[in-house]
Amino acid sequence: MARGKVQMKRIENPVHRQVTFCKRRAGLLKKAKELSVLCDAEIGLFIFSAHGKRYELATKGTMQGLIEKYLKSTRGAEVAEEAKDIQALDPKGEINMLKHEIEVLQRGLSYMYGGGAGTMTLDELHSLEKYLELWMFHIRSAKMDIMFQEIQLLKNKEGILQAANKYLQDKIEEQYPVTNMTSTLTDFQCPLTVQNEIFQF
Amino acid sequence: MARGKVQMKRIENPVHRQVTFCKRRAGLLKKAKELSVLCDAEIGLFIFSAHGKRYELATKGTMQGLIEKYLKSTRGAEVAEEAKDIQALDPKGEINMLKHEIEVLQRGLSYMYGGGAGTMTLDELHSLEKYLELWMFHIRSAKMDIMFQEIQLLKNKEGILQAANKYLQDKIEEQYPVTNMTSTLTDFQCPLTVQNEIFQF
DNA sequence: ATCTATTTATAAAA
DNA sequence: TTTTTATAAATAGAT
Repeated sequence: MARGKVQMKRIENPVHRQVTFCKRRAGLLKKAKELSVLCDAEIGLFIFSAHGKRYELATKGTMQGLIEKYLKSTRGAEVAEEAKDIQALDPKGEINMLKHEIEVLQRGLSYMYGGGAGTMTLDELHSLEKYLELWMFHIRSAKMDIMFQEIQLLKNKEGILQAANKYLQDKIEEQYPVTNMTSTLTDFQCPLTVQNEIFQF
Repeated sequence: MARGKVQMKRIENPVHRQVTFCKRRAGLLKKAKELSVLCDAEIGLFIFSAHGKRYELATKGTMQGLIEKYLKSTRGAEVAEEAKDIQALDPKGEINMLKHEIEVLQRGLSYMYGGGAGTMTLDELHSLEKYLELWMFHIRSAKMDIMFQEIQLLKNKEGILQAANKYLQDKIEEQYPVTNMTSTLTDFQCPLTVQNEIFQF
């Protein structure tokens, strides 16, 4: 913007890039703050540098809260789109029903915290149950992913250790060829079976 | 920025405010895009107008994905803070543990909204799963209670209606004793069986 | 980080 | 909203 137009492509010179990142990052955060103040808007902004460092701005409350607001607003949009199809047949009411679903979830949380106040209708309980099932499915998938990763890691370690042991044993046998080592180190067969690990949870 | 300095406070004139919002919003989004391209950064930006309308930019993938990345990057800091609290205020160990439980649940809710961000540890997922199981148990108990009540109600109604039918049939037979009514009303046997109703949920 | 020459962004008006 | 235009801000390149 000064002493030369800017080309809209990645700056290849890493020094220039870093300097520009610094300056423009500051500028962007400033502009965001200004917009929020001048126009009474809520803004969430986060920037990850190429090397993964995080910079952020949340103009109201916490970023966490803004993210929740964002996610809710997204969900609302989805719901509105879905409702469009239905609108042709039923001009009103479907949107409210879907909004209601969200409310059910929120009330359900109170329900759980409160240990079960008897304040929900059968339909509400039914929706909640479906959400819980879906949720649990996600949770369990995530758990499985993590566990499989750990298992892979352990298997790799096992392989490396066994190779090392084999190597050491060979070396020992070279040095003391007469010694009778009836029990070798590599005989410690403790395979890291998947079964025993995976189902303790 | 032109024809007058800008005062860093909310623009009171609503027309001016709206115009400024439009322009600066566009400018901010442009600047964000530029920063991401020039400096190879990932940027998530969302803006809510005073009236709740949402505008957003996600420079890489989806906002969803960026939010996940954000939450993940936050995790480390939170954990460190938690550890600090626990270290400093060890006497209040119980409270911290309970707080932690609540936090797990809250994070889990974000998790559900987000459709499953890969941001929780195995232990956290495990706790969450246990909570969900307990919660679902409560939900199902409540559902069962309600359903049994409804069944009782329906059975009572059935009894009443059958009695009424019997009464009416008797009356008809009194009036037209000669008429041969081979098929009587009370023969419509449609018992409100429990099985068929209870498992449609 | 600080300093300019320029480019951009934008406030006010239409 | 969008365009125009005068001016304030931002910033690229150099130090």
